[in-house]
Order: sequence, then structure tokens, then C-alpha cells
Amino acid sequence: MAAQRTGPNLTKIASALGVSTATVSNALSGKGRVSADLVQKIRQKADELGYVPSNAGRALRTGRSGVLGLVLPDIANPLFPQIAQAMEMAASNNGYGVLIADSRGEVTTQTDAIGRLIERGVDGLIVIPRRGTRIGAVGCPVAMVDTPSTPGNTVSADHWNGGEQIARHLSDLGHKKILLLGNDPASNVQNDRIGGMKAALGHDICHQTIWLEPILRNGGTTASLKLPHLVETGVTAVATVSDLLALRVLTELQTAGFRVPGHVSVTGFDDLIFSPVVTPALTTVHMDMAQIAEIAVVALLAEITGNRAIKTTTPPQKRTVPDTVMADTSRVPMELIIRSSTGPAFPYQTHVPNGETL
Amino acid sequence: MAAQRTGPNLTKIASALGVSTATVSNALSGKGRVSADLVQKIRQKADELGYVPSNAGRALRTGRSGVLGLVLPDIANPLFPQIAQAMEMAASNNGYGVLIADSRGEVTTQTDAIGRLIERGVDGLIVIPRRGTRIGAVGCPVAMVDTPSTPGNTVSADHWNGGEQIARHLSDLGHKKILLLGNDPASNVQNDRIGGMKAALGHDICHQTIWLEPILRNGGTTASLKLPHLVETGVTAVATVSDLLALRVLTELQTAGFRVPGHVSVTGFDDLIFSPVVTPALTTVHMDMAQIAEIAVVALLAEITGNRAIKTTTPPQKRTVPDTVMADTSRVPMELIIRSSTGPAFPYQTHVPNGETL
DNA sequence: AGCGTTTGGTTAATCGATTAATCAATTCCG
DNA sequence: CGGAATTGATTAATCGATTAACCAAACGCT
Repeated sequence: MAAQRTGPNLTKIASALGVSTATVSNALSGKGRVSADLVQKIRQKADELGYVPSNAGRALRTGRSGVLGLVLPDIANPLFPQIAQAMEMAASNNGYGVLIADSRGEVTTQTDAIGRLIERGVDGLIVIPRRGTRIGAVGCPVAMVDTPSTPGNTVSADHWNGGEQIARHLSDLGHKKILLLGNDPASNVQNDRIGGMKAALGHDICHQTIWLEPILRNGGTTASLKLPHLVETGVTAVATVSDLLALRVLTELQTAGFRVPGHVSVTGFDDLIFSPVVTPALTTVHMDMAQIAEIAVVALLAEITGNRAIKTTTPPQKRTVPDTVMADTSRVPMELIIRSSTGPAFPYQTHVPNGETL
Repeated sequence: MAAQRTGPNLTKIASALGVSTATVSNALSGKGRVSADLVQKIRQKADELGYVPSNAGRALRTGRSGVLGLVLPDIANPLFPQIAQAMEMAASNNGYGVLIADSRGEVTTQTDAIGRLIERGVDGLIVIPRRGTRIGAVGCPVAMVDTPSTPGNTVSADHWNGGEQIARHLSDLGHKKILLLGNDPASNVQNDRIGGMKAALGHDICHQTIWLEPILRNGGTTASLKLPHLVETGVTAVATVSDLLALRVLTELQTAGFRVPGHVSVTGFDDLIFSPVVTPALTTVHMDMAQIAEIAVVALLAEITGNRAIKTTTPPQKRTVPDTVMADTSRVPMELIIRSSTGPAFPYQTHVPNGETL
């Protein structure tokens, strides 16, 4: 896997020291039996020559590329930077590289993206599946990052619990009539978040759930949420399933003359890049991507290294080991981040400042 | 580079058809001389067996991995998804994969990230340099994506021209007093954008430039921009260097009771994911990432494939070919996207609705 | 017919690291 | 002291694709 033109190789080190390449290999990998001082000398020589092992050579021999594939469902998802960074870091810490692939946002299914990665010879896949899709058996271990309620899931944030935390926060602030706003009703993650919210809201609290995507599909991307109307009915808080949605709600309310959190509280999810810098800063729920990534990567690597024996030469026989990896810890807690977009519920009778629409 | 356990290889196809592996290789790559109908038969057999070439084997032999490295300066940059997607797509179209690396946002410099990619054997690098840094000679071709005014730049959007377009737009709307808002004065890109704005503003237009980052460093992340005060002085438009900044300004103004674009017009840059969905939707400038990526990748690949002859066995001698690749087209035009956050300048005497501060 | 050329294909070397199989030299121990 | 176990290192095969060198047969041309 390397364009190691002039680079020194094992043979160079070996001949420089008058030993065999096998010994050099053993010394550097610490596997075979090599005397301590020879190891020392070899290490030194390797450093001196600036030796970098050839991934291609190693991969060819060992059958492992040292590269993991990261499959994103929709790269437009603003959570992507966090995911990519966390995964890259976790993989890197374990000596692996990360090859990315996305479904290009369109018709091309995630199957194609997976296929491309497999062809590139990745040792394993980390898949953030497209809303609710399942992936069939592929030729390598797969770690799925979705939501604990998804079957076959490996690791993810505890979205349900995140929803509970947000709901409890609003409940504590005295909100009695809350609008739950989702985007795509087909998304497992979003359903869990909303499910958690509902579960945490007492019976004395009135709530209504609206899914945006179906509305948008009919009304075009600029379709208004008709929030002012909803607030007139007494809603004092809008709990959304994403900071992006929260931002939309926030600005729409502000434009309509409502004060946040004075008249209406707004919450998001995911703690996206813009969330702390808008005014008011968004109250949201943060997921520990670093931890999730670490767990996913470690579980994946365990499966990869464990699978070595499976390298059968016999024709493909049914494996008892499932493709999808299971991790010890499958759900990582989310953290409530309270900022300025939430506050005490507005006193009973709703006030509509100036009912103008932009 | 592959864990091709049971997968069929060239030998399998060859023996199945009673020919040599060399012939199979030639047939599939179309390089050697093979009769038309034998090519046909080999192709068919390959499909039948589901043959996938081993990257490891190929890489080892050819010295090329078929993988490009993408180095991001700061993954927190919300432009990242667009970049990553565009690069991945461009590379994929050319039969290459993309390995990502970021500087982890901290101390670890981008040099480390580059090093990791080189060690993984990438054939070339696409570097979006950290504000103003230069990268030294590395062992492979590099395409830099920054701004045309940066020495060594390969391709980028024409940020200067983007600034001009925005400024002209505001000028056309009758704005006479404009605040130019940047973030990091050390960024070449941002300087170009602001430079373009200034250049396009006539002498009858008053403007002032403020850099946010230095202010924030002293006042903490929550430091207010004191925008209300500025608006009192007669500013009717704020032209920022990024949608993120624009969003910040927008929400801060709205919270302070100003109307956008009624009282103040706000513009951004980059057309980030949230820009169309906030209210009012942001007027901004869009860069054609797909085109930039395509140019960068093609230029890089040209250098890579052209360099083949350089695979000298002789000791490292000075190369006349520079590491950094140049493309024919180095600047890609930006596109002004007019949405709802800009409008005619507010009539001369500034109106301050309710001077309350959050 | 005889000699050069083209066509179609094979042989074998090669890329670089890994590792099972050996082998030589010590060391151990009853 | 002598056979067994241990230590330290070497040999050579191997992963899979590519490609330079080579060869045989068919063809073309005078």
C-alpha cells in the first residue's frame, strides 16, 4: 500500500547489520526470539535509516490492511465532523487508518459505499446506518453505531435517556405544554429521543409530536412551521430532536417577535458547532463521541484479530460468528447541557407579542 | 491491503480457464496482447467468480496504494462535511480512496497528521492548511486547497471575488455604512474575503473591520459583540466572513430586538447546512466544492502517475519537480446566493427598537 | 521458399514483510 | 558425561498482481 520508492526496507536493514530479514522482522515486531542487544541494534539502525514498514507488503502477507472503513449515511449531517474526528482518533490510537465513504446523499445506496470500501480491502467497517436501514452480511466485521434499540447494534449514545433528561429539565422548569419536534419519523435515533422525552413527561404535562420532514416534502423547503399559531395554543417549550431543528425554531420564533426563553423555551440535541454561539445559546444534549468511537473501534478490532483463524481455504461455509460485532458497553450516557435557550415556563395565559409574519 | 480470505484470485481464474495468470492480468487490465474472445471469456469468468483484485498485491507490485490522504486543519470547521464529501467523490470517481486525518484540533500539529498518512502509504495528499501555515517537503505529491493568494496553492474558490460579490450586493441595496466581520486575522482565506469586500466598496461607502477571535480570546467565548451599539452608530449591514459568524450576528441582533433585514442586513459565507433553514435564511456565497475537489484530485493524480519514472533506486537525489502540485485552473468562481437576510438599507436615521440587552 | 513481423500467449522475477520449519550452538541436569 | 531442552538466528515459502523477457506460431512480402 505504499509508494515506498527509495525507502529502506527490511532487507536494507538486514544487510547493513549482516543478519537475515527474518531476524529484523522479529526484532521489530517483538515476536520471534532475538537476543536483547541485537534487538537494540536493529531498532537503532531502523531509526537511523528512517525505516517505515510497507503496508502493502504486510497487508499482502497478513491479509490485513490496517484500515477501517467509515460509512456515513448522509454526509450532510452536521454531526459528521464530530463522528469523523472521533473515529479517526480512536482508530489512529490503535494503529489503524480510516477510509471514508458516504452514500453521496442520493439514490446510490449505502450498499455501494460499503462495496467500495470492501474492495479497497478494509479490515472492518464502522457503519452509521441510514435511517432504519439494515445492512446485510458483508465480508468483514461491522460495527454499527445507531441507537441501542436497533437490533444488531454495537454501540451508541443512549438517545432515549438523553430525551428523558431534556424532558425532565423542561418539566422542572414548570412547562406544562410542550411541543416535541422531530424530523424524520423513519429514524430510529429520532424515535428514541422522542420516546425518551415522552416517557419522562408526567401525566400532568401535555405534549404533541410533529414530524417535520413529511410536512416539508409537501410544502417545499421554505414551508413555515406555523409556530406562532402553536404558541398561541399555550405551548411554552419546544423540544426538538436536533440542534438544527432547534435553530430553525429559535430563529423563526425570534423573527415572529417571541422571546426565547422568555416566552418559549427551545431545546436541541447533539451540541453542534453553532449551538454555543447563537443567542440565546442552545440548551442541548451532548454525546460523548470519543467514547463511542473508542468502544466501536476496540470491539471491531477485537473481532478482526479474533477472526484470524477463520481464514479458511475451504469454500465459504456458514459462519457461526455473526458479522456484526457486539461490544460490552452498548450505550453511552448523554450529557445535558443547559445554556440560555431554556427558562421558566411563561405564566399561564399565553402572550402573543406581535402576530406579524415575516 | 485486503483480507481476501476465500476470495478468488488471478490464479484461480487462470487455472479455471487453463491459461496463465499473466494473461488474465493482461486481459483484465487491457494492457498486454490478448485475443478479443479470450478477453471476453476471462472477463466473464472473473464476474462469475466475483473476482475482486487485491489492493495489497497490486500496491506491493506497482508501488501505488490507490489511496489519497485528506488533511484537515481543524475538523471543527463546519465546512468539513462539504469538503470531505466532495473529495471522497472526486477520488472515488477516479478509482481512489480517501484516508482522512486531522490535527485533532490541538497541539499536535498538522505535520503529525501528514506523517501518519505518509506512513500509511498514501499516493498523494490533499491539504487544507491550517490558517497560514506552510507545509514542508513531504515524500509525495501534495495538492493544497487554500486561497489563490497563498503561495503554493493548487486550487481553491476565488474568495476575493466572493467578497466582491457580497459587497456589491450590499452596495446595490443602498447600504452606506457596513461592518465587515472576520474571525481570525491570521487566516489567508478570511483576509481575501474581506479584501475583496473592501475592494468592491466605493469611496462613498463607510466600512469598518472587526476581527472576532482576538476579542474572544480576551473576553471568553460568550463575549458579546456589542452589536446594538454599533448599529446605533448607523451601521445598516454586517458582512461576515462565515455563515457561523453571520448566524451569531443574526441571533444576537434578533435577541436585541432588531429586525433582519428590516433594520440590519446580514451576510455570511460558505452556505453551510443551516443557512437556508434559519429565519431569515442567510444571504451567502457558495463555493463549488465538487469542482474544486475534482480539480485538486485530477491535478494530484496527474502528478502521481507522471512521477512513476522517479522510482529511482539511486540514493535520494534532489528532485526538480516540486512537491506541491499546480493545476491549470487555480481559482473557482463563487456564487452569490441571495436569500432573506439582506434587504434595502434602513432609512438614514437609525432606529433602535428597544435597547435591551439579553 | 526464406526471412522478418506481428499476434497471442507463457515464464519467471519482483514488490516487502511475515512465519513455519530448521539448524547450530549452548545450557541443563540427573 | 551425554542426551534433552532452550536459545538465537537462518532458510525459504508465501501472500497476489504486475511486467519484462521470451517463445511459438501464423502471416506478409519479395
